[in-house]
Amino acid sequence: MASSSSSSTSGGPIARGSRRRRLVLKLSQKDTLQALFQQNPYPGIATRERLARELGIAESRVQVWFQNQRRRRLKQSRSPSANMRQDGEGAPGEARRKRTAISPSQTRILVQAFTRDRFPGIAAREELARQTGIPEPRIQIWFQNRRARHPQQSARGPGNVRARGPGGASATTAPAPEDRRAPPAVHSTSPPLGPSQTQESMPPLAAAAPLGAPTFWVPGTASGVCVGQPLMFFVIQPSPMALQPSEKPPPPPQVAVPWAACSPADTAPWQPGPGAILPPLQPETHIRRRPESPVAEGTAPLLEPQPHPPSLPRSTSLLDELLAATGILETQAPSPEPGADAGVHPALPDPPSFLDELLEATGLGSSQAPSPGAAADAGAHPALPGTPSFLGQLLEATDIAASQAPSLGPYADAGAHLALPGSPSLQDELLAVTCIPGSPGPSLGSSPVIPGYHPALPGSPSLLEEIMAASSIQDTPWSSPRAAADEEGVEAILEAPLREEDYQALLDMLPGSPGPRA
DNA sequence: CACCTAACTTAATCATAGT
DNA sequence: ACTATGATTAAGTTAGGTG
Repeated sequence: MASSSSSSTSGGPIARGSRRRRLVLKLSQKDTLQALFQQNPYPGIATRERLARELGIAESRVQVWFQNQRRRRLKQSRSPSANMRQDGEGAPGEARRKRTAISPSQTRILVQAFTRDRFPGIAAREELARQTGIPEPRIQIWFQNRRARHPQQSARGPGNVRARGPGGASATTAPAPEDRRAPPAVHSTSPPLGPSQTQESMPPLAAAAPLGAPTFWVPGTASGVCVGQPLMFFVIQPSPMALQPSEKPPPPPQVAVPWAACSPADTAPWQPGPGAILPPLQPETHIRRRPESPVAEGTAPLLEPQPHPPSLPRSTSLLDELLAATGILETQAPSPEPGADAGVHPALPDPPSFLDELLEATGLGSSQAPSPGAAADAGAHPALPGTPSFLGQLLEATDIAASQAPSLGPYADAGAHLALPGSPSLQDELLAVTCIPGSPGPSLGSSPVIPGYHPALPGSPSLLEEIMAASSIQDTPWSSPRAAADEEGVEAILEAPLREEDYQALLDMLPGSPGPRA
């Protein structure tokens, strides 16, 4: 079974798209992960997200780390007989991430992409994420499942199913050797900055953390901005107050209430022993990332012109990044083509412009958009009576995302679930949306300020501390937040790549203008 | 250059939404 | 119950960062 893959692999599927930039975990981050791993090698989504926030990395990265760690552990002790999954087993209550609902229109886009390339690289995935509004990690999973269930689908080419050879998909044509890395020159892609990295998971704001809750520093402004991938939205952060646990009844019971509402008392379900402490949390939010690189996989030129929109010479300077993040660059990019997005759509049978999709999904069109203030409220999700606010709908439909540190931050993810209107999770969505991104990420070496962690909050025990206390692991003198602080500091900015047209259209739809694009 | 390990893949399986 | 499909896991591979 498995063996098969290896050999052919060389052709590597991965080769082309280029992987996501390798994350280098800091010591303190490793310590935290390690500590938690000891307690529960099979953390559920809530724990992973929480951890992700604490560490300032994407939830998906946390998941991968646990996978690798389990493997490592296993390998080391050749005989795992003892423990494998039993331990974590009983985690009733939190386990998996909620199933992500993918709408038909989103599926369409994905399928299209799939036919073009079954092994999209990070850049392509991110691009898809932007287009669909689905978090990149979910897209990655989607492709995995798709490959497994649709061997060769499009291939009409009789004959072979070369499936796995990763190259199978596109490689066929090419000799391969070269594609292995990224395209040669054209966009330098990621190397320089961490381009693609954006945040996936958001660091929720820090408002008031309940006890153990980790606090995050909130980017300067009180208000966070959430940007939707395709659309740019500015959401006003519902002030922390809104989240106040005390009474704010966020109606949605099912919604995971941000830590604020949850009592820390609930501890993690899974756990065994020593008292786990992690409170359940989970505000889910998602953030989308920026249009980063273009890239493309050009491997399948056959199907399409596949315009690599990517060609945008994205400069790697921080400034550029920032601009890009804020959308400034993007929109006014001189480039003849807006490129990025356009690139992908070409293939779509009918250009499902995002806007169209949006409308379709939301089915609304007339509501008057709430003023910003209203938006804010929406954020607080006052109570979804059933009529989702325009903003809500939009957000939901677009799966808004908030992104954070544009430049370098490699983390983030979101637990997003998209849902079509009507779906019960609307509230969830809104909630998620309202969570503003908070913390910044790590990775910039230059800012001495703003630690990703709770640097100095004396009163709030960090997750690690809790764990340590509980498990008595104490190898790391982690008490000093200092370390972590080293680098982080980016402020959160949001980015929002959105096509001019869409943006425009959106504007049109907004309150005052009834007619969506002409 | 070797080693460690993040990132990625397949295959199997569990879980859930929709019928 | 059945089907479709998203999520998770194990096991193996690839490749980036470091010493």
